[in-house]
Amino acid sequence: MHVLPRIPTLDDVANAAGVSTATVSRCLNEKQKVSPKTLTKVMEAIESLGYIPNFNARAMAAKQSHTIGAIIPTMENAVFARGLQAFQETLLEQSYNLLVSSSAYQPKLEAQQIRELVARGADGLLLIGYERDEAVYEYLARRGVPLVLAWASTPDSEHSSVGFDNRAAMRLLVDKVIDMGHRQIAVISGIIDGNDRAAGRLAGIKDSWQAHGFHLNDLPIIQTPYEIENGAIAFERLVQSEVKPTVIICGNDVLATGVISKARDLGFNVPNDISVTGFDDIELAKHVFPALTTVHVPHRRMGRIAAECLIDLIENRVEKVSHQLDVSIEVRGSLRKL
Amino acid sequence: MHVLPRIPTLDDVANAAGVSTATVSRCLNEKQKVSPKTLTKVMEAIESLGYIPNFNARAMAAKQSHTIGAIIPTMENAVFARGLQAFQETLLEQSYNLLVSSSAYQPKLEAQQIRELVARGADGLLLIGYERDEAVYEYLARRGVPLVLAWASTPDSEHSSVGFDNRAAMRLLVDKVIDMGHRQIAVISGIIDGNDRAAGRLAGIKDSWQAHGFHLNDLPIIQTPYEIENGAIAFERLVQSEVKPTVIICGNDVLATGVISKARDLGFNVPNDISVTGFDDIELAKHVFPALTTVHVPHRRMGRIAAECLIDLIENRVEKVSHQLDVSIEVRGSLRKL
DNA sequence: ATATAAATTGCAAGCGCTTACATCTTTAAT
DNA sequence: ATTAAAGATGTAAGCGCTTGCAATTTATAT
Repeated sequence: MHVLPRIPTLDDVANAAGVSTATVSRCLNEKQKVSPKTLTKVMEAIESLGYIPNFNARAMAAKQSHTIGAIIPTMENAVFARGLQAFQETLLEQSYNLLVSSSAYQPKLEAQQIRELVARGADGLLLIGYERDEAVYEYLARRGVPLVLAWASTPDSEHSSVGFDNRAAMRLLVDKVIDMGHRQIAVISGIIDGNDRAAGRLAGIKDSWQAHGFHLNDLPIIQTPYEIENGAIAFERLVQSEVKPTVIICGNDVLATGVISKARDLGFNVPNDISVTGFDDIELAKHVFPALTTVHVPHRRMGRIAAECLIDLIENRVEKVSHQLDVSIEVRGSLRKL
Repeated sequence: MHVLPRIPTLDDVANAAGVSTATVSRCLNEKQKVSPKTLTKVMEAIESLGYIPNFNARAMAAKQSHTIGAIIPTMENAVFARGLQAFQETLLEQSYNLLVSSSAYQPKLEAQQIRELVARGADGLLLIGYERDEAVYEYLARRGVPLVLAWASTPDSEHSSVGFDNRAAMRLLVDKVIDMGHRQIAVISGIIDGNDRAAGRLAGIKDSWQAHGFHLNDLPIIQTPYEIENGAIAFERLVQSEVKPTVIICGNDVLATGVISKARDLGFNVPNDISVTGFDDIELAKHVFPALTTVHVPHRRMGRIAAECLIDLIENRVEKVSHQLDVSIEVRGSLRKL
């Protein structure tokens, strides 16, 4: 049974130090406006009382929270973890705090969490991808909340973004695959509905396929949520078709991991019997066997730059930013020349 | 350049609906205290103005935030993701919100984040493990913030916990390993300093080892942070020693994955040349090759129960809870009989 | 109809902090 | 020594909401 104990407030500190609350507040926020001796006095009082500023009161009075919200589609795989980590580190350097929620790839949930974060007074928002209801953007604009979209790039978009071109990147990879002699390609894509990154990647595959003179009818495609197990299941279905693919292009490394695992279970040798590629270059990609050929995305750089841009936006140093990062193709053991 | 737009407040709603702010507040929080017709009127006003309550103001006035904080050691691997997901889902069902931070396995950072969450008005806290500075516990007690410790169990502890006995579980696993004929065991543990789960697991290994009449001097142990790459590096060092281990016991599945990967690179056949075991049973464990023998932890159940307990604590339905969950040994391909 | 209890609503005092503005000190310049 | 400028501090008005209490309206019983 916890009772409500008396928690020290700014007033208590002011009394203890023999100054006004305004002065204590200044000691906390604008040290340079306070004489050294008062500062010391106040800091001692704070220390001895164990005072910690009430965040809510602060945000309310100052009308800004020094907090940034991020909503990612999932915490369950490593795709966003690394970038988000860098994002947070950069924010912290500039003494901004980060609040993270995950939307489980559900647009409705994301919209709700956006409102939630705004209600909490987030000074800015990091969102993944650009595809969402226009009403959401309008709402954010009306409230004057700056945002940057990451993990995708929208050069022509009206919103700030820091990311890369999923479509072009995937096209590059498939070009390479075809160059290496593959003619029977099968695709395991993430669910593209409501996911512009997945859609872009799939489009990139089609781009390359058609550019090389092949027909979309000859390109088997399965869409499935980004989970290892789903990659395994999809693979099993694909290899049952009459035309055997020589390579499986996966929408990300997680699906590809499932494919490699199931392929081995079914007696396939990767890459001799069949090649596999992924996307994202998560840490695991190097450690599965055979190591995954994939698209390397500079996650940490993206996170850092996104943070810098968002802060610039919040502090009115810029009006809009668009940062397009380069990705690279990592060719590893899971892809072989035919 | 974002300007500050006029955001509708409770006052605006009250005016629009022709009632007092108190009534609007009641419509939001205690519908049953308001007549149906007023309710409708107010809800319409809210709708048409697009009003969203200011969270900070609410928390400040009500002196409770309906928000729960969780601090996990890392978001970078899947160990906590699943449990946390269940934790959050359960909270949401009872309309509590979750705030998550990650402490990067650094006690100082954790302490800071605890203060941060408390300053934000968290009604309760979920922390991982029990080992931390006594001052932290005192602070929390002084502020009257309920907490539950998870992923570890402390039956004798003065704090509420929901978890399992890392030591006993690991001992069980090693008993099995020894039963299967292994006599040359090497250990790759997580860093035990400041990590009671890692320490417990290591202790469990030693327990079993000694109980079987072996000497600790004959038990090579490497401590390293929980990352795939570190598992690989540690393995490389271990197999250079003169006494070749027949099995590598890893502190978790992530390390074990690194070991399996490096073992293959070095030309070892797992499990014929050497066996490997993990801990946690993350999704990946089934999909590496060979599949990992590991300790299965009921992550989702743990998360759900932790949420329920924490809410009970917050709402004063109980004073203290201790929930010990059962784990099981999953024997898979990475461990072979000698 | 009248008295009384019950259900609604409004009033107004905070919650703990920031900040424009006023006041009082100090420092520097003449 | 005199005065203006600069620096330090205090005063007090909010920020947007909740809630105890009082006032009012409505329902129930006599």
